[in-house]
Amino acid sequence: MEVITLTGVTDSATAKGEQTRELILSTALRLFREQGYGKTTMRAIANEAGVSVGNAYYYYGSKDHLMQAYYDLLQDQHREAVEPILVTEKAFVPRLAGVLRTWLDVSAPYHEFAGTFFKTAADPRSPLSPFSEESRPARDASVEIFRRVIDGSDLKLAADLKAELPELLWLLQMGVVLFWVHDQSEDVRRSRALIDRAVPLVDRLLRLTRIPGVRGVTTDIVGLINSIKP
Amino acid sequence: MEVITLTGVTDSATAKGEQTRELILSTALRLFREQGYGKTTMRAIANEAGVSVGNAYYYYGSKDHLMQAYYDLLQDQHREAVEPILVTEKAFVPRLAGVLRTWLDVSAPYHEFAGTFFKTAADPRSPLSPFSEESRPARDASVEIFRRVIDGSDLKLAADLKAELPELLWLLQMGVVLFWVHDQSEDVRRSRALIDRAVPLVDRLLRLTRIPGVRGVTTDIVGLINSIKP
DNA sequence: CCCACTTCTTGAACACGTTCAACTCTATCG
DNA sequence: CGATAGAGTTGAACGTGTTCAAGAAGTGGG
Repeated sequence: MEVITLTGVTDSATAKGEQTRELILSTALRLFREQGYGKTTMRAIANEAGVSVGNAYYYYGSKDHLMQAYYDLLQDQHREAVEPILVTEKAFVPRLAGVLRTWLDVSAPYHEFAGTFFKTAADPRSPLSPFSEESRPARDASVEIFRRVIDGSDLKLAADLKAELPELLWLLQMGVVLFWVHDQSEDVRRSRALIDRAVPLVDRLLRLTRIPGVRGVTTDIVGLINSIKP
Repeated sequence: MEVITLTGVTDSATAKGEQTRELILSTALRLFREQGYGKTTMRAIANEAGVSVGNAYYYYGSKDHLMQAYYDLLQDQHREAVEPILVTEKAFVPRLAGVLRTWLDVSAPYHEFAGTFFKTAADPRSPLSPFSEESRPARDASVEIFRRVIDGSDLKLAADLKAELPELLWLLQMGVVLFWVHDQSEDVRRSRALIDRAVPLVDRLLRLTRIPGVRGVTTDIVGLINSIKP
């Protein structure tokens, strides 16, 4: 028996299992979206997917792992959605603003749910923590987007700062996400306003680093950031 | 019957209740310290305190509320411990560094436990969130410390920046706490190193704001910060 | 002293995430 | 085909945070 999975890979040995795995995940995500993470029980997921509770745990070690799986999916979507901007746009400001706005767009259906995600992610012991080793691939992929934002733009910077900047922009995105999670305005208007105002400011700040008196401090900040990395 | 409570207030009407409340809290904090937050069950707390589970819930709405109570206690200790520094020290850098280091000292016994605290605090719906309305008094008290750090120092700043700075320094402290929570080095040496390097940098950055070319950006940053406040 | 009234206390019961020993199904080999 | 190992699946059972109806203890007015 051979089945084509969603990822395009065919594997007769695990085909049945993969089908169940995907069924459980998609059911979970639907319920998370429909009634929130907290109100969705593992029993409800299993029920709705037509499997047993234990079966869900056979594929996903915990409820949090289902969230992790969602997060990976979201990140893939973001990477895809951002491609046209990175290809078309040449100026730094619209490139960065576009990438950040796209994050909001992609995550929009999961706004309520995101709070719980953030909660779990903030635990330093959780594999979902953006600083954890387990989430390094996802983080690296995200940082890579910002490296491309910079490299494909008109931005001129000192080498040391340029090397650090992708991670700094990733931190900026974390900040936007933190704000967004708390944002209760209609259509998350305030988060969009934050991006619209913050990005040009970042641009101006970066251009400031070329002023001689500012240069020294910038170097020291870069040094500090390097020193606190694990 | 009249009982003198720990807060020094006497109140015959609620004396008995207050005694139980304090018994439950102190027992909970001891167990949290001894075996961590996660491994401490509400049943264990009730057992150890010699009351029923329901009784613990009569005084503290949830396990998280016990943590909240601990956090308030911690904040009081920090406020007290910081007093000598604010009275003695006059220069900005040692004032700020002292306040931040004192936070590490006060929180040291609860380092393991802090991870869980952070996790809960990160949930925007939690009353423990540092941005929530419920924790406004605690936050205000903390911001007030940084206002005093600035006011009692030799720092000269533009009025608009000076007005915003206490909250910015509070954010800096949040950053230090975030780093500290993840810090696994012995004696949290890396967190101390972070403070030692970051504080002089902050000082230099603030002095930079007097350069004409930088001034405009500073004003805009202050404006942005004001605009994102609820 | 008694009676209503509030405050305080109890422990069984509930819903949830999670575990696990037992079972069924499936593919492969002689 | 039949046997066997592995993958997949089950649902009862456990420990947890939390709730709640019931009752006990304390308080104040008549």
